[in-house]
Amino acid sequence: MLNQSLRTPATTHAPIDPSSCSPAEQFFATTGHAGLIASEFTYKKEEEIYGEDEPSEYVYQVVSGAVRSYKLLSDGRRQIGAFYLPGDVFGLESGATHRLTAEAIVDTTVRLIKRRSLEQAAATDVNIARGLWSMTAGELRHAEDHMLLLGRKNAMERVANFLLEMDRRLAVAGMMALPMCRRDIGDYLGLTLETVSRALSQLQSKGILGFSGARQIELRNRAQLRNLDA
Amino acid sequence: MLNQSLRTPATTHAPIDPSSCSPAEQFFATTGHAGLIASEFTYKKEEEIYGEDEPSEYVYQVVSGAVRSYKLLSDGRRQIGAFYLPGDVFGLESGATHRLTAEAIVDTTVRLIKRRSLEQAAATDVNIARGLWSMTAGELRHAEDHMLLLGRKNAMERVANFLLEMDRRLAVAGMMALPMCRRDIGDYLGLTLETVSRALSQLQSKGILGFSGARQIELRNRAQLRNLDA
DNA sequence: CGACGGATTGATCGTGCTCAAATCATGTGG
DNA sequence: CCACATGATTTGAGCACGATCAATCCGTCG
Repeated sequence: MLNQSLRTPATTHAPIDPSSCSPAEQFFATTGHAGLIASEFTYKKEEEIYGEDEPSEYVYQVVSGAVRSYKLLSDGRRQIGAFYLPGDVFGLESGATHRLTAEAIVDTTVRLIKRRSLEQAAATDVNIARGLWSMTAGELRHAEDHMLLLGRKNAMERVANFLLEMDRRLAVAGMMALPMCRRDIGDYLGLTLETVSRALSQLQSKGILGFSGARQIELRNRAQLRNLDA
Repeated sequence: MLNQSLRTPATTHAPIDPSSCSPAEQFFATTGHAGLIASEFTYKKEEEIYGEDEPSEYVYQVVSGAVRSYKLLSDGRRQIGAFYLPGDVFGLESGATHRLTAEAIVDTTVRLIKRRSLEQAAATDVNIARGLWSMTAGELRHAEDHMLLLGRKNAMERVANFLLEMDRRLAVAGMMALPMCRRDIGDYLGLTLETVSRALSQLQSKGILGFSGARQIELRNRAQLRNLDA
């Protein structure tokens, strides 16, 4: 088990708090009990972690940093399916290959477990098997919500939804330090970066949020934001 | 165990062919070996099978007919996440409740298994547990592909993709008998019914497809259709 | 300090939506 | 069996939202 030095750039986030225990976050804890070895690894900003259709060899948990997971069309159009933040598990596949590409958005440290050893553990330990299933089900829930957003919500509703999601997942003391650029946000929300920027400016002018740097955002009126999110 | 008479309207499809065995289709076969009892039930056209946030009590397999699964916004905007056709399994949840509503599009017969008995079987039989996980993973794969469609494809690409998907899933002798109306297709593709209709007309005028009734479609040039689907 | 990438803002354009009307298909009752 | 009613589909005209193209502005890092 490697113990990496946490080089922490401005956009990187604090390591996982063991006291916050969502199903996904508890997962790697559970695997510990099952005698599974988790090692750590660090990816540079913009580095690919795995590619679409590559064999799935590992399951990952973000320790610090942030990851984007996306699909590309042949002409370069990109749809980001999910962002993974400290504590999140990603790269778990039931089939043999990854179906999206994963990249580090900023310098990112992950804990990782061999997929093979997980499969073996699941074959004997029903709790592990249940954990794998519910983790995939959690990703499906997110995808189902996101289909509604992409298919039926307008630009402001999408951006409001994004802000509330990020607030929930990475707010510290009422502030968010977004690790991703406007283009990433656009590619997550099915919008252009300009439309994202305009929506954010509009929210600022209404006093619903405040900036201290383009990626440091403070939500000043979550209730109003929830109204804007259909 | 109810044994319903199959009243088969024009838009309904033939019952499941036991020789075609996708993972999902094999599933109910597998559960048979595990001593699980599957009963049958028939829903009328437009009838709700389960609602969003209702407790998940059963898992379903379409025997004949067709089902739409969707989410609604408060103002009535609807996003259909998936259509389920003969052989397809739906309503499987890892959590306690359904996250989408399911409705019969036409008169539909389903086979069903108590969720509780499935959970019990999964607790002892690793193969069952594996089956549950891979079924949810299959739904996730579809949702990931659909997010790319909803977020980044234009109207013609979406419609071309839809036609190829339906062709693959329900074509008989080169013909498709679509069970759903244009509004359903629109709500699946994140478009209006008018835009769907215009795209289909355009494909007809190019000779890529032929109609015999608005819902009876013959694909005349699948290669060209694949080109149109980004 | 200068250079570079990221973000904002503006002007214009175009795809798909909205509103509306006509046409077609389906099923029902006389 | 036909006439009609009803809902589904098609088609048209105009509009609006978000995309595109372009020009600053800003922040960060060498």
